[in-house]
Formats: sequence, C-alpha cells, structure tokens
Amino acid sequence: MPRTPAGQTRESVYRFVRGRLLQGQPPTLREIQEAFGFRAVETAREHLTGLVSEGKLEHDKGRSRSYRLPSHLPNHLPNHLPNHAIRAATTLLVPLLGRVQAGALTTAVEQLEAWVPVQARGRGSSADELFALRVRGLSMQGAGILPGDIVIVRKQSTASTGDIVVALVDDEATVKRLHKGPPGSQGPNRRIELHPENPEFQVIVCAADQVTLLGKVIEVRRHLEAPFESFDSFDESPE
Amino acid sequence: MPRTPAGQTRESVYRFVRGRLLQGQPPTLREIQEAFGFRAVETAREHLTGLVSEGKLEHDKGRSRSYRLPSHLPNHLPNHLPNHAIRAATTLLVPLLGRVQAGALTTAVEQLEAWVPVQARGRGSSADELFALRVRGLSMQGAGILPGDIVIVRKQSTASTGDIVVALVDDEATVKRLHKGPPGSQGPNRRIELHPENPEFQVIVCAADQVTLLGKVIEVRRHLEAPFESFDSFDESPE
DNA sequence: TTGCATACCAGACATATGTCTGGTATGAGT
DNA sequence: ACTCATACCAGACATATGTCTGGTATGCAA
Repeated sequence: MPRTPAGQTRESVYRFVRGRLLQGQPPTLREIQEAFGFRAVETAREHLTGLVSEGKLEHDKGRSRSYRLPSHLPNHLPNHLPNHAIRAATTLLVPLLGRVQAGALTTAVEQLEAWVPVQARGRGSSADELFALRVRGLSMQGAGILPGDIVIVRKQSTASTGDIVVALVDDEATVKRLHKGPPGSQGPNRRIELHPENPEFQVIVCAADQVTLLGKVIEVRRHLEAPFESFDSFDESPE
Repeated sequence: MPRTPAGQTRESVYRFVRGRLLQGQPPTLREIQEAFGFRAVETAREHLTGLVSEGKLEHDKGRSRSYRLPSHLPNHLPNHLPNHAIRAATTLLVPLLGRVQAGALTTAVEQLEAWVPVQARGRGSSADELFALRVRGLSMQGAGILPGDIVIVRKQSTASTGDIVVALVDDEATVKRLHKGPPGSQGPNRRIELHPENPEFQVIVCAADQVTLLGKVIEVRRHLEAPFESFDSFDESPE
C-alpha cells in the first residue's frame, strides 16, 4: 500500500477535521476513513491520536465525535494554524438592533435586524455584553464613521474621556465622543459633553443624570456591499 | 411531573442545541436529557423531532450527534430566530494576511495573521473568494478608511470605475478607488487610474498591464479595541 | 543494504447513541 | 368539570462508534 511521507496525511486529516468542526459537524472515525480512502478505521484513529499528542486536538475517550479543537489557550502554542483556528472557534454572534429606545436594550424579535459575527475578546467575553447599531448621520465623519456604518458596542454604563460611546439623550440614541467634566462639577451631577467629529454639529452638553450611557464603541464596520437589507437605526441632523 | 407550558422547553432546548452547534460540539440526546433534567432520553428526542418538523433543525436518522442547523436558506422563512440562526451558520472565516507580495495571494502560515469572521453573502459565497488586509496609510482617509482598518476583499481581477480595490503596483499592494480610462485608450492596454481619497496623495496612472487587480473591497472594519496583535500590512506615504 | 519509525491494514468487541413502543399526567381552553 | 394536545416517563433493542490487539510494508536516513 503506497504511503505518503511522514506527517503529510496527518496534516490533511487535521485540516479536514478542523473544517468539519468549524461547520459544527465533527466527523466520526469512519467518516474520516471514507474521506481519505483508508481501508481501516484504525488508520483514522491513529492520526487523530497523533494530533492529540501534538496538542492540536483534544477528545473525550469513548465518546462519539468527540475530537475537538482545544478549548483553552495553552500558554506556549507554536506559532501555526492551531492558534488561529482556536481564535476562529471563539466567534460571537452579536445582535444588530434596529432601533434603540429609552431603556429598551433588547434582542426582542421585532428589533433584531441580524446577527453579526464578532471576534471574541478575552476569555470572559460573551455575546450578551455586546450589541450592534447602524450609524445614520454625519456627526462622526471626522472619526471615519459614516452613515450606514455598523458600530459594535460593549455595554457599559461608564466610559473614559475620549471614548466613542453610544448614549441616550432625550430618549434618542447617538454616537459621540465622550468628554467628562472635572469630578465634582455641578455637585454630584457631573457635566457630560458629547462631542461630534464634524464641525457642522454642535457639542451636546448636559448633566450626567440627563444621559444614559449605553456602551462603548469597540468596532466600526462598513459594508461596501450590503449583506443585510437596508435598515436605519436612528435620526441625526445638524443642530 | 410538573411541566412547562407548551413550546417553552422546546425553545430552551433549541437554544441549548444551537449554542452547542456554534461551538462545534453537537450534543447527544443523553446530554440534552441531562442538561434539562429529563428522566427519559425519549423526552429529549421528541423535542428535537419537534424542532425538525418546525424546520429549525435537520438531522440524519440513526447517526450520532447529527442534529444540525439547516444548511440551506429556505425560500419562505418566518421572520423569527431561526432565520437569524441560519444566518449565523453562514459565517465564513476569512484569512487576514500579513503582507501581500507580487502574485502571492496565499494563506501560507507565515503570512496569516488571523481568521476574521465574515457574514456570508449569497449562496455561492465561499471563504476562498475573500481575504482581509490591514490598511496602513492615509490615502483613503476621505472615504473613511483609516490606518489600521481592516479591509475585507473579494478576489476579482476586474472591477468597475468607482469601486474601491486592492491592486498591486510595482509589487506593492495598495487600496485605492479605481477609475478606468475609456475603452480602447492606449490600444489594447487600457488606462487605469488609482485615485486616493486624500488631497495629499497623487493619482496613480498606468496601463492596465502594469497593474494587477487583486480584488474589490467589500467591507471595512475598525477595531477601537484591538482583538489582534498589531501587525502592519503595507507601507504608504504621500508621494 | 539495513534499520527504524510510522503509515497503513484487519478483525473482534464493548459501549455509546439513536429509535421505537407503550404509557401517564399536566396545562390550557371551553 | 371535561377534553385534548403534548410534555413528560420507562424500557428494550439495533446499530453506530470508538477502542484495542496484532500485524505488514513503506519512506527515509545512515
């Protein structure tokens, strides 16, 4: 029986298994056997055993379809594909909300436009911490944020000066750059400034209790070809 | 035995299964049974059977862990979560390339920076059609494309006037807006203009055979918090 | 050529996993 | 209260799936 050089089939098997895992469909040994034309199930199993010993896969002994990508980032990963595959496995699905109204940060069906795949950040990340909105106006043009862009937002009720945030002002969501007044300004009610990045728009100045901070913008996306149907999330015009 | 109202456990089971599928780890019936505290395997199986009849899942009879999200977009989906779950299932993993050199559009290990999750577009979409690059210069600032942004590019060797493209000029990749000369200009060798969106940069004018068009930019992303380690993909400065 | 590591094969068998049949009882509506 | 749909239970069993043992032969280096 002709054989490939050492390691070559192993690599091919790894890519096959990884592809199936990323599709959510881990293969059985016999599916691998068939895919590669092996005559023995054991051949497939030994390749997987080799991959486990190399740290590229892990599995639960005796369970069906249990080979999987390692679930934790080992401290000393070699700088090759497994690392990237692991990152791929931590994709989060974040709701793109159609409209945000006062207090209603929700993934209720009527407001959910789509699910957006987002790379997980850190081990504690969870899709519940994030939401996405579509930008409608030109107020943040100077920051390279244009109408139609999608902002990925991490839910948080505080942020730092200079952060780009989503805030509710007069029950309307807006994307602006946050500037906080000095501690103690206006008594317990600190002054908040929401700065546009476009000279045609005015700074919004108010007290902290007049603003609800919904979160911090952590990513901006622009689709030059729209994968989604067009849907506007909020109004905005020069004041 | 107390029971939940009709449909409630079904929905919870669906979310559990979907979560496991998105992790690449489809559950067995007994794992579902255990997760929900059912006394009988059959209870779990019936919920899955119900979900299959609702079109939310499909499966292969008699195979282990074979319940999965539907693999094709049905024509008439109800406007609720299954639709979005299906979209989630069509996330592609696109390679973020560290550097593009002449002719070397490759996902070879040394040039692969990360895998980027991207929403699939259309049924024929495949990750092989796409690659991602990191923008380095300010030449496209006017178009809201800033240094450090990631562009998702669909591989194509032609594009339309007005498209933002990635092109190889003098063996260096650059992102510009494409303008094509009139048909027949310069004989069979049509004139090509690559326009910056920043007055500090000059238009690149050359013949079609001096330029290799690598693809069309279909999406731009900016990470305000970097999920990746910083890695620059190409040089660019005012000419 | 020899030696070695390992890529392959074959078969038996344990058990994990799905399926089916027959049943109870609970929530909700009338 | 009655009825109905269905959410649950229990058990038996077929087979899919993984595991182990014993083996051959091939590619590669010395």
